[in-house]
Amino acid sequence: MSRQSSTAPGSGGPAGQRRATVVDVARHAGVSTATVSRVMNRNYPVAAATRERVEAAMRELGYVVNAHARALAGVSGRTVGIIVSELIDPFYAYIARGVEREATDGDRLCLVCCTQGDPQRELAFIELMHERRADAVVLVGGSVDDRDYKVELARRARELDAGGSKLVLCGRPSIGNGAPTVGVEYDNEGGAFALTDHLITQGHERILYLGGPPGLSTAKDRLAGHRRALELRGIARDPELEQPGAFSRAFGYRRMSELLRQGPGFTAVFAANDIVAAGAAQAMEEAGVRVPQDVSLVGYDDIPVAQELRPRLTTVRIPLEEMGRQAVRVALNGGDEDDWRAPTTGTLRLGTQLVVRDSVAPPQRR
Amino acid sequence: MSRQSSTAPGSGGPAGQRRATVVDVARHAGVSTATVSRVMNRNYPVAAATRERVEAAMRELGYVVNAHARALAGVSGRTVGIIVSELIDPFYAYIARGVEREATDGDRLCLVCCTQGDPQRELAFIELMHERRADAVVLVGGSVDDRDYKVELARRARELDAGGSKLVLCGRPSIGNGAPTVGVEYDNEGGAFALTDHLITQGHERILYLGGPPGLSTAKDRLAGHRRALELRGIARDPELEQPGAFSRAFGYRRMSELLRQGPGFTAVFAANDIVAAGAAQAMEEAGVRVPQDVSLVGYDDIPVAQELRPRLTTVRIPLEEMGRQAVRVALNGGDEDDWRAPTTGTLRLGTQLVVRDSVAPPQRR
DNA sequence: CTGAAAGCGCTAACAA
DNA sequence: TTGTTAGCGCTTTCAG
Repeated sequence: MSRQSSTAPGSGGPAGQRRATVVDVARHAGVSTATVSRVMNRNYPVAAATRERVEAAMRELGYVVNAHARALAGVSGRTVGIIVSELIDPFYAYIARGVEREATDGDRLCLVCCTQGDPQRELAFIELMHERRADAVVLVGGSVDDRDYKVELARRARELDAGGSKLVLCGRPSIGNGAPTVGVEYDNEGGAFALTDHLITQGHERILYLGGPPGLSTAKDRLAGHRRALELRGIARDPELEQPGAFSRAFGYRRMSELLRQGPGFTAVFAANDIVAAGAAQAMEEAGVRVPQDVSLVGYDDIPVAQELRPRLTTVRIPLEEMGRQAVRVALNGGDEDDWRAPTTGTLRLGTQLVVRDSVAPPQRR
Repeated sequence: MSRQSSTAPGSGGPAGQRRATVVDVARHAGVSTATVSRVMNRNYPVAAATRERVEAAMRELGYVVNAHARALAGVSGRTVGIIVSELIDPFYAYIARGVEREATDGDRLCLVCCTQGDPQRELAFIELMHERRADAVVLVGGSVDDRDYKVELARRARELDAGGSKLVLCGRPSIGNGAPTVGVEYDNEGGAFALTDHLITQGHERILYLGGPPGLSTAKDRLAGHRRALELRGIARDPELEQPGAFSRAFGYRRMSELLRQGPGFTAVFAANDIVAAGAAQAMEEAGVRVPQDVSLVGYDDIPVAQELRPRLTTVRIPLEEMGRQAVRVALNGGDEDDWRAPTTGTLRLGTQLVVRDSVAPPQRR
């Protein structure tokens, strides 16, 4: 033994042990480092006997290749980054799952960050992922429409692109300025339109729109779809019936409670997402307002809670997991190889689907 | 060709542009690479004027430091790995959130993988994270009690430890063999005991235990707690009343439906987790069995769905997020610095808490 | 306060 | 089939 005096490598001594390197393995097996590299990467012919000796050496030394060194030497880091606002929110979790699965299928690992809704953190995380040379960085969920923010974002997109990576906008509008991004969207406005149209078809005209941060693209599109449906049917818009707010259960509960207390001027509620709907449902329950007999209720997203609520919630399904998968596909095809004719800056658009359950009924006749 | 001739860096041309490096920045600013490094790391005095010139150069060149090179040069990669079975399962999602937040607070990024319950993938992911030199690898949730698997796991733990990283067992028993791991557990058995005891106190004696893969440590501990409570109260165990199975809503629904069809021989149900409880609740609803008047129901975990069910579910709360946070703390204190006297191989144990809601009532008198 | 130079561990020509 | 060697981009002594 030539290095380290005592304790065999891998013996679990105090932290900071020098790890075995290719050089150690090579020496131990009596070959060159190139050969070691070759047996690891199985991308070059190596005599069976040699291979075995090398593998034995690796095992004995507890050798684990250093991904940093490998990446530095020119091999892709095989990493994709994903940035969401909250991991425990099913909307994001399902998209994250899609990203993770697609990444794994492509033999990559996933770097995950939560912004908790803070655009500044988002920018910082993009930077961090770029430093790690992620093959793609997926930005998930609605975004704010801030001028400076978009400029910063565009800069990051350009830097990433210059290095051969891609910024992927998943479920949010593209930032103009010819920023080199790719995107995966879903028909958010259309889903909202379908929902309100469904309500109107059932006879509702006084529809409360509840929740959704007015600054968030996701919420804006939903409200837009709602309004368009109203308009198309010739129903006048009543500002009192538009109550934007957080995408949270607490908001749905609180605002709905207030509204109910001052006498409801509506026969149906369009909650900006299922979580808000859950809160609203509880408020109605406590106020003795029956769904759907007294008031109809719809949500958006079709996350699992929609099926637990009673009555089961009518809502709009988004192909969440599929969006996540496509996000990494579109990024990896567009940026790296050009085997496929891929629209390097294309935006994929997936459909949404109205899911009718039990929370809507015609308005009560008076 | 050695350089790439045209197109300024950051111009967003076709992928594969050569990125700016410290050398480029140094040249551009008329300083040495050492100086560039110094201004980046702000860990060494640099003249204000010089600093500004360097920063300007970095900005103009769209320079983004290469984390791989940095890591290779001896700086920590600032990464923690987390391996869960499913990201969309709230049990895991909350723990993951804790890990992510603690990592972020410590200025680290999170590598996330989903095993989908496959131990082989788990081992493979540990390896990949080790290759990336993660500061810690957190293994979340129950594990199977397989001999070979544990041997493999122990080996990984040793390799990781030899390199100064730590394998963290979060919510699962330690693997013996003196494997150098750290752990964070919760009082799983105790929570189950409390639940069953609560049921017994209400007068129940025929309690159905439903769900939980019999091979999974998590499930085993819960069943053990349940049995202990029964025993303590002198209630005979009836094998018919132990119905293990998947940790899934579908299982809870299906098995409960079957059991109800053949006439329930129980007055209460202990679902191995809240998800199973949700399925069971639906089965009872469809069979016209009222909760809690006809049959009482309890779950485990206290994930959000517990509050959406009607009646609200009595269950056991686990400090999920806190476990995640502690997981990275315990790993990072034990392995790296020895400022604190940290039990390098310690296992932290957190408490659980009975949460009484509306799904339990005394059994119906006959 | 700044520069020169020696690696960190691995891969990929290029030789043999 | 195998070995030699030149980097990849950054940090960090050690000298100015």
